[in-house]
Amino acid sequence: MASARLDIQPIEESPSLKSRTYDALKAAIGAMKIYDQDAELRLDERALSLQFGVSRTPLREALAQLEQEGLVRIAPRRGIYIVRKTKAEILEMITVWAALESMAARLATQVATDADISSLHNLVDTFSSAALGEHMDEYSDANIRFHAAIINLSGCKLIADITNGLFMHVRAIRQRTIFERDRARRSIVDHKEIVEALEARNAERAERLVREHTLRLRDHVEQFVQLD
Amino acid sequence: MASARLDIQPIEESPSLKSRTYDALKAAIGAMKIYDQDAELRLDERALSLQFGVSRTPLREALAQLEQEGLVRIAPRRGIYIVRKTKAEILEMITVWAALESMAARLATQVATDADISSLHNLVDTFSSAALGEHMDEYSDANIRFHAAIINLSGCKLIADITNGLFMHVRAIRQRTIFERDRARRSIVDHKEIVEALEARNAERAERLVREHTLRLRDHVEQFVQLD
DNA sequence: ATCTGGTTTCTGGCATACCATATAACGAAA
DNA sequence: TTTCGTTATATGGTATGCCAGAAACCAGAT
Repeated sequence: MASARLDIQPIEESPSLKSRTYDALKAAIGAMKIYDQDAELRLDERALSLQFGVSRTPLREALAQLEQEGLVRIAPRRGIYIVRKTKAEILEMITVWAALESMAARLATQVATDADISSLHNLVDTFSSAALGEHMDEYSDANIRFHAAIINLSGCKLIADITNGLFMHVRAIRQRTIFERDRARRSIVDHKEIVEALEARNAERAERLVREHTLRLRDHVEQFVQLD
Repeated sequence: MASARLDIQPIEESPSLKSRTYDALKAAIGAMKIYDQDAELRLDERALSLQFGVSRTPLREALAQLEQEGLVRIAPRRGIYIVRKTKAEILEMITVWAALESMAARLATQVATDADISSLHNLVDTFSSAALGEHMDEYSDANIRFHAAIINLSGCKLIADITNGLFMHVRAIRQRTIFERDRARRSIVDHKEIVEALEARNAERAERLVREHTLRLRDHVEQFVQLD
């Protein structure tokens, strides 16, 4: 609506080339099937700087950040490589995830509003009825959103940040995860129980359910996913 | 001892200026009392590059990494500043710490050897007898080593990495933490109970004790530490 | 054909110069 | 003295060029 006064918005300062390059690279790596046999893991600074239309300096700073984040490895005068996580590392990530999300569930029982908790039903019920065998992708997305929602309910920004970082890596092996029908069905039951525990404000139970749920995923990956 | 053959050692490649600058900067920031009133939080690229005897390029890459790690904030054409964490952020860090270390305790009950767990006694008993009032610094160090030891016992490298990163920030406010005698005494009792639970391979109890122990620290900081 | 030493090329590390903008310093007008 | 427009300076952002080491290539010797 119009106003008699100037409605001033703060000028959003345009992100630097460095940060934009960083985002673009991260997205590109995220979209890549790095665990495919024929995946090209080698990156070339000069080629990338041409493709992005940016000089090597901001590109290198972006790469340095990605290296610290563990997405690439920079070998001096050897090359820059996208890192493939080992299975052990993936398992550790899922373990950390379990620790953080279970703490998030605990926090959620203390700080989330009833309305917020109720909104979780939308994410669970959608797929209780859906034909599971055919919508594994959608199920997978809803699954992720459910877990992200719990983390948000905790109100702990740091937990959200860390798990987001982990997700980047874990997502890459999602395509390799065998989502059998039984696992998906079990998962939905778990989710329902988690919501119930949250609604009952039962911190211990919510924490335990979330932890066990995620640790089951870890065991499943350990047993059935082959990476190398 | 001498040998008839050349005993060749692999040449360790010298760390890049970037990584050395990174380490030096991180150490310098860590050693700084950044929460003091008169702390100089502003950094100057050119001045630093002179002090380190390095050009701006590797220095900037080091700074970019520190920025992503949350230690500094780079404001384009404004300056580079060491960040002071807010109290809320510190509390979140301690919460995450609690989540991770309690998971570490759980893992430790599953994977640590009896000998490893027994070695924790050294870290606990040292200070049961010590005069608490006078050796707060030593107590604090032993305290930290105890918690680090539990995390190591879990065998989870990722938990160790993340908590190390958190420690960097939390350490800065340690000097502001009031370690009353009673808290220290209580802490030692907690530690003993934790070791007992680990020895009994009681995952649930070990996890709970560690979590509650660390969350008590969080509540203590929330109540008694003033940052701004 | 294979091995060996040299040479060329490729690639990341680093230094430097320049740019754009935020901030400070300044000075003239009110 | 205060205000406001101008100029100067400071500071991070970016581009570019050179360097050193690693890998690939090549030619001559065996």
